Amino acid sequence: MEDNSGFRPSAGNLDDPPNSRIFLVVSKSLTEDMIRDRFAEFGDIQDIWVVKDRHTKESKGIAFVKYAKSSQACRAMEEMHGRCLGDSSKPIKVLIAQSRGSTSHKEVEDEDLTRIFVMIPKSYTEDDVKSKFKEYGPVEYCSIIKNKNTGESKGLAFVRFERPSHAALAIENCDRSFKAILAEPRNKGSTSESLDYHSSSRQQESMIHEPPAMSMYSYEQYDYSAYDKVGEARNQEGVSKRLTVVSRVPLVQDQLYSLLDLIPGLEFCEVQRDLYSSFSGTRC
DNA sequence: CGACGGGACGC
DNA sequence: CGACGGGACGC
Repeated sequence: MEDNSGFRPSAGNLDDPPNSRIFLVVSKSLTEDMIRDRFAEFGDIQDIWVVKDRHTKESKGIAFVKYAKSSQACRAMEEMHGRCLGDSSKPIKVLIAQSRGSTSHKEVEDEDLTRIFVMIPKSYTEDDVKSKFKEYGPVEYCSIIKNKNTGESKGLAFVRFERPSHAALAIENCDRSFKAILAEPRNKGSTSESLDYHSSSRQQESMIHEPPAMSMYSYEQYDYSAYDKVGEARNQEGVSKRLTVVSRVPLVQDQLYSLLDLIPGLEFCEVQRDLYSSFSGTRC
């Protein structure tokens, strides 16, 4: 007895299983065949759809690729995000697509894709949990939910992986008795989204001195190895989520985005002028 | 008789 | 800054 939330039957598998579809931002000249050539190696592609202008039939530079499994979609994202495809020197973006019914086009963040929620025997320690799940990929941490008073396990645990594809592999392949699912983000449902981005102290901001102008676009060496560091970054709860960039060249908003919008989870950028140095600052 | 199904994090 | 077609048949 499923109502499919108003989806038409033929659209029903686009979000099944969850997070098995990727959203691409690519060059307008990239064809469906070129996409298939580069993305088939990550898994069973069920559908490729290059979005085109209804009238001119020109590609809008965005596309969707549906895989059979979430782990395949996640690995395609991890391997292909930031690469240059086709004739364009502009790096492509690869994100997990929002489900079709979603009104928000806010990006799905790695944070939401790397933590799983499992049921475990009450006798398990955190190390026991880790030893069960590390076969799917490096485990950042495990935490068991315990009775606050007695300290006894409630038989529930969170496991945080470093990469979305590893969390997906765990969900797909671990023993069914674990009943593994993706964990809901802890701050789910809070309407006050933009927390204290503005109150973080000035000293916590990292300062990046202007790199050579071209280095921002030397993406050939960008291999998504940021995944190797997300763990330690996330463990510092007090860390600022703001990045300040200093540029000798005056930048306008659009230019700022084109330089920085590859950053996963980027929420906003704004330009600040520094009256004393005539540098332009950037707050993300 | 005899063991299924359940499930959320100290702000 | 970049988000949703084509085709279809069980109740």
